[in-house]
Amino acid sequence: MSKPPEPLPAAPASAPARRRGRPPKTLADPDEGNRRRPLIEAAARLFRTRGFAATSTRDIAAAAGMQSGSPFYHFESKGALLFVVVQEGMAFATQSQRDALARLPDGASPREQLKSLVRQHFEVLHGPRADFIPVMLYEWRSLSSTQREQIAAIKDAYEACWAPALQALHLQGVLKADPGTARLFILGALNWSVQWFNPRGAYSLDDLTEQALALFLGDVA
Amino acid sequence: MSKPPEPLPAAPASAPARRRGRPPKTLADPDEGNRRRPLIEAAARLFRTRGFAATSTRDIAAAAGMQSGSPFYHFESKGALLFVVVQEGMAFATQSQRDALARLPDGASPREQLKSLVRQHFEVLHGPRADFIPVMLYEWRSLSSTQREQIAAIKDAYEACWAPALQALHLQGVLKADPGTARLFILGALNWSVQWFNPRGAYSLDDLTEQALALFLGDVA
DNA sequence: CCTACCGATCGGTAGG
DNA sequence: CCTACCGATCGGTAGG
Repeated sequence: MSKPPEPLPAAPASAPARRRGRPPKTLADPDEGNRRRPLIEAAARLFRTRGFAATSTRDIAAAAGMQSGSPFYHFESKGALLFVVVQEGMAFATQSQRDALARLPDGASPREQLKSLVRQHFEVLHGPRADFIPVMLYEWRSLSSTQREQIAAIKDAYEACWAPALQALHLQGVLKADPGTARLFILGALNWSVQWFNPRGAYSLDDLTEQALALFLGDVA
Repeated sequence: MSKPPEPLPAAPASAPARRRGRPPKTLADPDEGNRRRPLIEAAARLFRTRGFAATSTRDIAAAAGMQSGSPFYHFESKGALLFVVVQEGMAFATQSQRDALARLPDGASPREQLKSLVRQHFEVLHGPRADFIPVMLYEWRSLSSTQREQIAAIKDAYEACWAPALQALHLQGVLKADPGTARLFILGALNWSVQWFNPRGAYSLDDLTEQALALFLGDVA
């Protein structure tokens, strides 16, 4: 799974010689990104499957084809790596949500809005970037308080996008529960699918979406 | 911290792991339980708040007023302590469910059955024994495969008790979703409340139950 | 149940 | 980014 470390005999003359000390912090470094990338991907996968505390930085390094000390050239600490994973997860989720809402026709009904939100949320949880958001969901307590505050702001904005549709459905009389509590229950029901959903099982994400709508809105498929 | 525990020999759930020292005085030593008890309570609380991997056996010992090596007089390993916590959690949940169903009047409607199940599940999640079941929910992956099998059997039985009510509601046309999927979503919605419910907040567990029923059955409070 | 300890492993760093 | 290493901490044990 992990490739043997590349000898790399010639010095990368074009790359800025980043001696020691401070690893780059910005995501937008075109050169560094190439080596940061496998570390982030490996960390996301391992944090998701084993949990943050049970994953060693050596595990991550090995999975990225590096030696044990190398992650600390790119990241200040193990916690910084967690933060980047969670940050990327939220960035992806937010973008996915924006796209989903933009794809909706102009006069889309609240029901169609909710369906679209549910479907894209399942995509975030179980799609190709599925290692990232579940890390946030299940490793929240492993973030420092400073990190938590930053992520909470993004997360609140993400969840706030559900309010209009739920409010409208409540006013229509379709959704009987208080919209705020309904949102918590609905997101919980979806998030929990991380524990049991099998992508190779009988149900597709479209099926799951239909079932969820049927449960929450008394809808028929 | 290290990797999740590899398969451990099945924990001797109720008997102390006494390798040396005094022989057991009696089979059901009432004194023995007194010293195991604070360890189990401390472990449940710490495993819940910090997670299994991030909790050291020294933390547990200190919280129970003991020295660092003492937990291993009572339990074979850290993993055995986790198993006991999860086991006690499931025993409590199962008993709570039995009681709730027994309290129902003879001709209770499926809706009343579901309401009772939801209410007792909230009690298990947020009541006085709330440190135990959430440990199972969120530390499932820290159990060895042997431990998981044993707990899974109990958990499956617990969840199976929801089927009759959901099936009946589906046949009534009140519950439109497939009963099996509905159960997964419903339990997920409830379980996720561990992440956000504040017992000192504005909502009581009765309020939460009403809201949940309203969401799932289109019920009005 | 405590004291004293062990080997393993951890996050992280110095220097190149 | 690797090599070589450090101090801290971990789960667990011997012996009383």
